[in-house]
Amino acid sequence: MSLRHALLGLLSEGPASGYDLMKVFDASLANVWPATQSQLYGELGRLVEAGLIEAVAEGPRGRREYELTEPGMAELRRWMLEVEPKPLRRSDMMLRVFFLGVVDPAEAGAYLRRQGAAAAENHERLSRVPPYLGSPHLLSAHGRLALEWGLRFSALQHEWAEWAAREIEATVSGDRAPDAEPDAKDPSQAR
Amino acid sequence: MSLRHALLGLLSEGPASGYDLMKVFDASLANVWPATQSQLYGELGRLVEAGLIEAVAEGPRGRREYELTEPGMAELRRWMLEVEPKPLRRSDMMLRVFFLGVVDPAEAGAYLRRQGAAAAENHERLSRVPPYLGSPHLLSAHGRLALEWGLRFSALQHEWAEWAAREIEATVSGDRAPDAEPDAKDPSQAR
DNA sequence: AAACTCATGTAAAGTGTTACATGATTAT
DNA sequence: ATAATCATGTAACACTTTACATGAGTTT
Repeated sequence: MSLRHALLGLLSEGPASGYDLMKVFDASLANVWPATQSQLYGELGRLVEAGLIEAVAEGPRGRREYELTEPGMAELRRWMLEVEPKPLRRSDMMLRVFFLGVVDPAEAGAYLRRQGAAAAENHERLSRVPPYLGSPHLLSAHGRLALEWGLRFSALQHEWAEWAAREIEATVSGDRAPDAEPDAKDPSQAR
Repeated sequence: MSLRHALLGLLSEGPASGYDLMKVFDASLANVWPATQSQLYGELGRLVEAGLIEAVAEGPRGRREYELTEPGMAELRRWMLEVEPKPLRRSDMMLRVFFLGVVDPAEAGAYLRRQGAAAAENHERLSRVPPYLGSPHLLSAHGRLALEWGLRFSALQHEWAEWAAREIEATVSGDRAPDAEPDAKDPSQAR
């Protein structure tokens, strides 16, 4: 039910239409919680039924603006503070890592380096996002924190993939079994 | 369709029953691709229909052991090398970060520190996993790489959460706007 | 005998993705 | 006029989660 709360969160900054929300979604939240147009309009309907938002204006072409209601704001706060986020971690990419043994080591290494390069590109892309997207809205203020997370995460992915590729190459060259201990530069043991 | 390939991958190490697979799942893959029992048995049926696996033995109480077929192995390889993994990134926890402005700063800080503590615990838990779980199977050999990823990731989450909490506390104390530049220890700009 | 583990399955509800469909208004 | 953008919706399918159901063998 997180899409629901994502919408409540966006509406907490002010009234907006489904169309508006979709744009904001793509520009910011999509990085941590992708959603499609179908899903969004459907959920808006359900939120109205539940009394958590209200249509407050009609615009040009069937446009409807919604606003957060009191119960909607209460629900948003409750979700923020009382519902513990579940660490959903589903990664297509990491799943493949478990099965790297079914392809030959050269291909496995290539796979890892390809993922590393993709992470580096992602890091590049994020580093071009300006720190303040506009006026000091809630979204941009705290979005900064999320952006920093994205930067750290993509850097991690890049470094890990390069490390893993080296591990595999070391194994195949046969001159040593890869260390159970990660290498010296490895930050994972910090703290 | 990744559950399908997760099962093919597990069966590439040798025959197993649904029950066996479930246990291995929980012990390893669940960290990157959780699945339930219902899902697993359902998918096994579909894999048999598709000819990617075969039942090769019947055991005590309705137990059926499955084995990977040739086409199954081919499909697994194809998926590994030709299907680009999509970076699915859905985080309940990061979604909340965008809306930290709707609760008061003290609560926001507490939230972040709580998440940081959870990450630290997770790091602890992972660091107790022995590097080689058993004989040098494919899973344990490459699972090592996945484990290292988990260690780095949990360390990152911990550090980020602490950093973010400090940022929020700095904002509320009002003596400075939080830097657009992350602090000196921040590793996200490395490389 | 009771409790536990092994072992498989079904059903319903919720959530997410893809594709299609439609029409109004604005800009070129 | 044509194209682009605004704006909403439906339908079908795929996937995930939760709960329930059942029975065979094993251990205490």
